[in-house]
Amino acid sequence: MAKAGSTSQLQGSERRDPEGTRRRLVAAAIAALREVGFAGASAREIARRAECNQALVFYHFGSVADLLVAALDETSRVRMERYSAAVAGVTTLEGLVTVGIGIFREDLDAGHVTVLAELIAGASTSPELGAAVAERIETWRRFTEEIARRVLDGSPFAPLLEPGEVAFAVVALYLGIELLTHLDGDRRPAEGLFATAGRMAALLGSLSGGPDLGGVPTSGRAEEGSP
Amino acid sequence: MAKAGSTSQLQGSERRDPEGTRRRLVAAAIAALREVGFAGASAREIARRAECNQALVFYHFGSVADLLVAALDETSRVRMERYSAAVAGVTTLEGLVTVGIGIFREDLDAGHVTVLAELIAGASTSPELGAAVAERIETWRRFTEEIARRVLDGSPFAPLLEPGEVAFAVVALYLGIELLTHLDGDRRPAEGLFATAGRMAALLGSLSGGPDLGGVPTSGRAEEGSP
DNA sequence: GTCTATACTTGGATAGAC
DNA sequence: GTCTATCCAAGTATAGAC
Repeated sequence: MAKAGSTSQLQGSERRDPEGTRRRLVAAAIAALREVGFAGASAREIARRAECNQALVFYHFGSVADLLVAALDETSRVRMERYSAAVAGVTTLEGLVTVGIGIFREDLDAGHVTVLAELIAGASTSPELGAAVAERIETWRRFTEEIARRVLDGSPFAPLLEPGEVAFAVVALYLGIELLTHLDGDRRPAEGLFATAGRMAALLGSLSGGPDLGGVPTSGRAEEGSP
Repeated sequence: MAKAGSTSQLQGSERRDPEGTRRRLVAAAIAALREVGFAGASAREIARRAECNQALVFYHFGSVADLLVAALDETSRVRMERYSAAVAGVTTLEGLVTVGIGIFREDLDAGHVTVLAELIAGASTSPELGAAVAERIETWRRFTEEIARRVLDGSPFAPLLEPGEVAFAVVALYLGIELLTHLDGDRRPAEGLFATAGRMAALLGSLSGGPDLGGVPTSGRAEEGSP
């Protein structure tokens, strides 16, 4: 063993690559947000998980808040890639819900959404953090809006629902489900909800192109042949 | 002015009633959770708002966490009374959404749901707090479930939707909307969503007793005259 | 680039005067 | 019951050695 008291930091002159340290800090920040929340994600706690010194947080990121934002960017980036690949080509509501269930389980297992939820709640304490988080949320809302537009297009609901509003609702619901599920560790309510959503999607999907919805005109955007 | 340094605390032997102090502390805790979030709701911050000494938090409540739970109980109690009165007698989906919009505006103005949302997020740091918060959420979910059951009863959706699941979704959505709206201070997305919900409710409500929903059998629970 | 050491601040919690 | 004073732990951030 090395000197007593130090857990796993570097001793002497054995330098490691700075990019590796940055990445480990970001990963540690994500893990800390997931496991001990915003209030517990201190520089010391994060550095301990990254197995480096606490001062490196400030050297590499300037402040804890900036590191947390970097952590949010990283999860957002990774999840955006995953989501994009998963929903590519999906245009039916039913297919979308099926994909959504899979993604949701991933998110829950890995705690991806927890990072976002914790930062949203933590943003109450600092307005600067709030602005940064709001920007990232807007990115997700727009992403969801595009999907909603695709699925809505040609459905009898098109004249009834704004894609932007649907996206807002989906993001809010997803966030809420995450919070509740993470709270008591029981994911069965969420699973049940998704199962029901699947049934409803199948039902609603069967209405598309079929009989009209209670006398509501399917005018305008309900045509096909778009790019 | 009195002695320098003290903002508004009591000097000498002028005692105030202990119940008043307790109430002021609870009110101050609620305000702190709303305005500076869980991370900012310290004993000192709360005592400052209650215009009393920081030590009284521990004298009256034992710990900060216990005071925060007491604060959650208080908002829950007040809001439960308000909600109960508001939805009394409402049985249609459309009427419910109308009432919901009014309640939602109240909640947003006064930040009632923020208290809950902050504590949910803050619960990540302490398991004991998490259990207490989970209990209160379950109360709200059950309350919502009863309303869902009433509205669902006799509607063509009764065989499709479990009241418990609907309640879970509603609570999650409400929570998510609160978080997002509180984040950037723009309540227009939420207002738009409620407006759309009102239109959808009117549409869906017109289906009740009317034509069936796309060939789905309205069997079992869709009968009236239950206990 | 990484670590040690340290200055400074804030927060939870308790003891004791009044 | 309330306040003062205080201890101790933990956090942010910086300076400087290596």
